[in-house]
Amino acid sequence: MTNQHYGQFCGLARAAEIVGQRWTLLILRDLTVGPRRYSDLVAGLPGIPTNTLATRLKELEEAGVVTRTAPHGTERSVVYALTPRGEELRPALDALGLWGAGGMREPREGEIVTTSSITAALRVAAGDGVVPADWDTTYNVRVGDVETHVVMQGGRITADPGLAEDADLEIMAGPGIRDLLAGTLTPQDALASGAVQIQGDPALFDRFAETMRVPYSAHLPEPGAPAAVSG
Amino acid sequence: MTNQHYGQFCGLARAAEIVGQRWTLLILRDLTVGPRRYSDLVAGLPGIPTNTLATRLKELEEAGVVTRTAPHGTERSVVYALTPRGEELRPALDALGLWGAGGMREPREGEIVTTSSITAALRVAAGDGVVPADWDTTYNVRVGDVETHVVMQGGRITADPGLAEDADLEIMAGPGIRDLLAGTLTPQDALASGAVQIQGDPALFDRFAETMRVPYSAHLPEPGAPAAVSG
DNA sequence: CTGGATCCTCAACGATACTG
DNA sequence: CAGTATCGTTGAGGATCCAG
Repeated sequence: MTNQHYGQFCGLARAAEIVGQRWTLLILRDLTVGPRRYSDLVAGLPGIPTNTLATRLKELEEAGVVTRTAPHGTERSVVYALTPRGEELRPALDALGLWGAGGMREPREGEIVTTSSITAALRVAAGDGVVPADWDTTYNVRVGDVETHVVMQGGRITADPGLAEDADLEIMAGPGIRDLLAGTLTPQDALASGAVQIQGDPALFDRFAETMRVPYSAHLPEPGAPAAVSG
Repeated sequence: MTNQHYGQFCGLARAAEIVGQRWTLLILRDLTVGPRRYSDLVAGLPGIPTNTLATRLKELEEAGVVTRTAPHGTERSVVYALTPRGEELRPALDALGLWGAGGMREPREGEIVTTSSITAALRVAAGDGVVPADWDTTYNVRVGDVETHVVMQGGRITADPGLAEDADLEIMAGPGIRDLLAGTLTPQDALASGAVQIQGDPALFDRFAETMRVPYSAHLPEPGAPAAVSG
């Protein structure tokens, strides 16, 4: 409850006191996808201790970043959501996520993807979210057993959890979809290698691959080769 | 040395494993200002335990974000600097710092400013760093006992630690300079109230205030008023 | 004097069990 | 469903000490 204070009158220090807490960035990521119940958050953050989640939510509420809405009437569940102040964090979360994604090659042993992580990644991959106004396409995207869908319509892209009923193209992939988003795997090679499977018009898949972009960092250290100069 | 792992193949999770460590964001902030010796970092981060700093620097080195350059020849000191991969963090650090700054009103009890925090803030305040090509002005900025300078020249703004010798305008202020950057304090009022003192052409001060911008958040919770809906 | 390493203490985190 | 309680473990905080 008593967050770390850095004792500096500095924007980054103030931000670090909130988002620098363990698990907080991932909690916020899940909430950027949409309002969530306590149990949704537990399910979407494998390994988080329940008391840590409770503490973080209280801290975020106290910081004015998150609202806690108790159920009333027929509702049954407490719902957590970002406040307007919390929404202002999106650009920072996107920038951080993009930076982190730039360093990702293969998943590490045991690493998983969650619905929120894929949805957030697809939103970031959509960039400014603007597409030609005459595009009207819905994609269902399955990565492992995670299900999301992307809609390009009215000049905008949106990504949300769950499948759409009226999808124009079904995309099924593993973590290799990351290479597609990075542009190092062409749509053709992705299909040919079996890294990605589709059901529907391949031209729509090309459009997907051209529109969604999460580049690799151009400056990754060789794994195992220390960047340090020792002497 | 063994960082927290979140077990998710997700950009934000990977980023959080690095920048989510305590003190790491502030270490990186100081390094964005320029290469630093170990003792510089200790001096610029009041309260950081020496072993924590040593551990963080090793982790950052291992992550390919920071280089450690041992002295050779006549040099006397180890120097830490951002790698190209570390430089890529700037947009994320800027976005986070801007968000945090949006929540700052008054300094809290005991909060200080450091040379790096002011320099970083001025760089963020400079936005894209572009100004009319015919501006050629050097400002010395003192906030408390912290000394920095800002140069507008060749269409660009730069901010660096220390004073310039040939400054066109001397600016002396306290933390109230924050209100000037937010635009809630006009240059005239800043001078009239004594919040800021200058030596030199007041028109140059107006230019400074118009060019440098770190806005307040429009969505701050009332201090002490919980954002929660309890029921 | 710089650049740490060591040691100890304590608060925070992690895992599990349990409750309104 | 949404947490709190308990307890073991880890990492941060603080002081001191040591090597080049």
